[in-house]
Amino acid sequence: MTTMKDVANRAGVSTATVSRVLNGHAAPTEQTRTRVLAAIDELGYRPNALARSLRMHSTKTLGLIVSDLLNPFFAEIARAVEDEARAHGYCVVFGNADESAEQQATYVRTLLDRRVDGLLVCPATDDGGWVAEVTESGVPLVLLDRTVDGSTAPVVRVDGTEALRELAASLVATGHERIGVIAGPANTSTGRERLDAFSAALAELGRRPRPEHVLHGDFRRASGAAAAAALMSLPERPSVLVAMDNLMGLGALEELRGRGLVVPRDVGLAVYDDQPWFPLLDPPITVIAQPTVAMGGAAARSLLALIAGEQPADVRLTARLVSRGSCGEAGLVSERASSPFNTAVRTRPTSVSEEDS
Amino acid sequence: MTTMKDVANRAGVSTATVSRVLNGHAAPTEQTRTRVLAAIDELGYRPNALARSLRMHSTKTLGLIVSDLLNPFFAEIARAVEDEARAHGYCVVFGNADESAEQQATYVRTLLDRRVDGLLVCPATDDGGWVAEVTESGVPLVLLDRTVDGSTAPVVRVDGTEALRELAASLVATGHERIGVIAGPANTSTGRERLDAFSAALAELGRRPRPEHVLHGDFRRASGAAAAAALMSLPERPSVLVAMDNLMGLGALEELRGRGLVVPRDVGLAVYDDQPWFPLLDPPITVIAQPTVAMGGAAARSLLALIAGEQPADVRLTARLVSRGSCGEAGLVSERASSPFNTAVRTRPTSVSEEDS
DNA sequence: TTGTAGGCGTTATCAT
DNA sequence: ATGATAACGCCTACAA
Repeated sequence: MTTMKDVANRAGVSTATVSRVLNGHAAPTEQTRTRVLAAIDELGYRPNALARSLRMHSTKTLGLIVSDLLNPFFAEIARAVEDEARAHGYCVVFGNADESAEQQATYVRTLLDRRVDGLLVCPATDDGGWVAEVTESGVPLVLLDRTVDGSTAPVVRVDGTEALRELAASLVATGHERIGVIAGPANTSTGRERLDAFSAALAELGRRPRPEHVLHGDFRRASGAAAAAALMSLPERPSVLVAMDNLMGLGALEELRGRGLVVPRDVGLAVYDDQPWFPLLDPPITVIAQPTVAMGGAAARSLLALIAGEQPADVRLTARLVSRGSCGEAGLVSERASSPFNTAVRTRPTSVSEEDS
Repeated sequence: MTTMKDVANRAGVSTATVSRVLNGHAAPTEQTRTRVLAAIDELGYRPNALARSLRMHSTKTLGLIVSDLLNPFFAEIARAVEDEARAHGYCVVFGNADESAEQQATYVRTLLDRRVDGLLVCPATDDGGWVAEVTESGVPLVLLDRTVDGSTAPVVRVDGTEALRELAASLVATGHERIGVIAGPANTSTGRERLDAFSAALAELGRRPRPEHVLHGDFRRASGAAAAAALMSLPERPSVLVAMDNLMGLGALEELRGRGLVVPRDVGLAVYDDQPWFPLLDPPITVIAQPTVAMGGAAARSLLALIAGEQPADVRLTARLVSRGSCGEAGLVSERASSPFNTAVRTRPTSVSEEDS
């Protein structure tokens, strides 16, 4: 590799001057400037970011740990974070915790060791053992989507209470008596909050679900299928299923399909987290949509603010019910409004060209 | 931050000794070893990976640049790469080119500057201007999914020729006369190869598609919709559409649905790239499935081999037709076999627990 | 305006 | 077995 010294020699100056030219610092004559630039060009010199970071105590890098990269919900968030970060001259390195607390802790340490300037974490579980390490290291931390025990870090999250209340009301109005819930893990804040909010909403309507109709999955596909299987094997099976995550919703759908059960005739289904393909199913799936892009953007901005020494407030976005009929409900709420909600802004135009050969 | 010097002071030894203990090097007495370890523990010392990398000329980090993180195809690949890398003690930093050549070039430079030990790239376009930079830097490079002009780097790709031939035969056998193709960009190897292979297969059967029935999209959702719209507006519209990518397939589906066209009654549809939700549609979508997990794993292994000084051969995996009836074809090929094909191996068990409160 | 020198936190080569 | 000491490649007072 060619280093700054090589450039200095080639240009007949000292490394200090090269550095100054590189960083647009004061002083260098237009003449030496061009000489240095020429040398850099001829040698194809690229500064060593490691050395620079070591010296500068800054890597211009954000660390992002998602609970599961395969979950499109997190993939979208990751993309939004990256967009925002890049716009501010930061680069993002990802870690995939795969819904595992240990793997998450490992990644936290790895990223801390690499001296990221800030850490964005979608916590896998409530366990906040790793938070202490981050605090000690002094690296700014922002929590995304889920909270964690014993942390005072800023949080960017989604409030689904109102949407779940609307869903509960809609289900009751539709005449559902037995409501099955495929909840998230009890050791995640989102897992608990969604279930609690939904249960509370039902209770207000005098319909608390039976205990055996509430199962906890792990936010992944297979657990959704297993829960659906269990629920539909009950003597008094639910008339509608509410899956608290898109992956568990997918699993539940697969299971229902496998059992030859027709939605919503045999059993209704609603899912938390919208996905582009939900409207394509027959019937289209009723969902609670979350503003993923806004979440990622807000989280990145909060972290950047923290790095800049500010004290960003928690951000609380709100989810929205998109009623599409998969619970047998009557009126479809305007579907038109749902598309822009979760659509990332694309700057480059989409091209379609005819084959000309 | 606490540094090695702090630990050395605390333990009453030199930094050299601390370093030796840390790296399990020869020499330290069991006594000093425990003293050092204790100091490390008490101080909560964590080595600075930047400094270490600067000194060691190795970051134990792989760079992965995907063309579009939002495409589940690449998300799965990314996950597989990361799994394999971690198993070998490497960490992966991602870059999202977003199907843009410039952004990709930017990321290549960024990762090179950070001195990754190896680079894995899913090229956005044929343009290989960036390859020279990588070559000069001496950083090992492996190409994934797509090839690039003027590169001699090892490539891990998928051969869809046979699957496309089977698809062509199936469509012809089903009686399709007018076959519409939503091809990928002409400036990507996969875009061209899939179209070429499919066209050739049709030609063998005496059915070359009309030029106006072949449109090029950009591997993203909106372009699939636009292409489908254009094709279905033609006076002699196709009786079946073949989308050469899952995102364009999604867009096409949305467009067809929006126009009130029923698959396969009004128009058939086949898609390149399987996704978990394709079997859930009515009818289930006929696809050409790619072994994404195997691709990611193979690519990571090739890169690791390259880093180790070996000379890995190109890897060519094969895609498979999964016929589900969305083209109006009669016999459904065994669906059973399709699931395991693209399923990532999960080591931790899936848990489903009953609500006990 | 430019050069010299010291240090960022490690590891490795010498001595001791 | 352990301790100085010199890099690794860069930035930045301080001097000139």
